[in-house]
Amino acid sequence: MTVVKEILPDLLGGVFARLRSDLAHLTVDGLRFSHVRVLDGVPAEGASVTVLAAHLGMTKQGCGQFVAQLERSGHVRVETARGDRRVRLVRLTPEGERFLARAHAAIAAAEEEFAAEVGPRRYATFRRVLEELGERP
Amino acid sequence: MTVVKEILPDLLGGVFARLRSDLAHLTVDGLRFSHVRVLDGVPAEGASVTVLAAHLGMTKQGCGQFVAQLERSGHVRVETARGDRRVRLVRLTPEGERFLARAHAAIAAAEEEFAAEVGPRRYATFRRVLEELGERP
DNA sequence: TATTGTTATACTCTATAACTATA
DNA sequence: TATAGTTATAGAGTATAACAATA
Repeated sequence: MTVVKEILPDLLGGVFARLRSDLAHLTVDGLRFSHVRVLDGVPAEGASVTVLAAHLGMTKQGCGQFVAQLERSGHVRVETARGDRRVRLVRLTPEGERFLARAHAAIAAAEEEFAAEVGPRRYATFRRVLEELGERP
Repeated sequence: MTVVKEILPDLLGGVFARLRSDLAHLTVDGLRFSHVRVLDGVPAEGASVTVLAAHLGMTKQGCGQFVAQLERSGHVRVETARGDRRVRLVRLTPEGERFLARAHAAIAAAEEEFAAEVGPRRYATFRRVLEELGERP
């Protein structure tokens, strides 16, 4: 399996796949890689599904699906907002915070490995360019 | 829509999304972004579905699906190999080569824009790091 | 028996449309 | 009426399993 990789989309995909496999070990409790992103978007004060969805750049339908899964797995607590009974306020549970902390640590560890591999200076440039290219659109 | 992006997977996803939208205009004839990768993996001498799949890092079932679509759209020509009638040899048609050339040009244009945005030196480092990180796993 | 490529099936992720219940 | 969140549905992409044809 020689896998094509000269082309930019494949290069990005390659690093993403590597990161994904580096983080595979924390995919427990029915939580997958994609749940980290949603959990990471939940602010301490809580947020409605609609606001959370907009913040994450996904539809409220999709977001609601993740929230339902995360509620079932106990990583998020959902309650009806006082004042507006349509709104369901989403907050992290202690379990959710622990999971998120583990995820952040795993990502940080992967990034340290990356930095060691290509050199800290070059990795810093890499990461800054990544940020800058993402800001534009 | 404020979109979270501090975290590495999101940064990679952000650039990927940007590239995807930059390349959206060449998604014609029923061909999508993902087909470029498959077309790009087809060597001039042709390749069997199984070999192509391994080369691309996908299953032969998934690869066969793309090949069927690309054959229907006229971007790939498939013929039974002489000598082994199990093997279906996949080759680019002139139309496939034209499409691929357009895709490569579009990617190159996007990369030039990226380089202009963050500086050619920094972009070169970015790209090299991307390659090096992808080589390892 | 082994291999090529197929069909059948399922799961993740994303998206749109239509609905409900509140406001 | 408008908004929050739901259910229903579909399509892209990927994976495994079982199969037919050929070797």
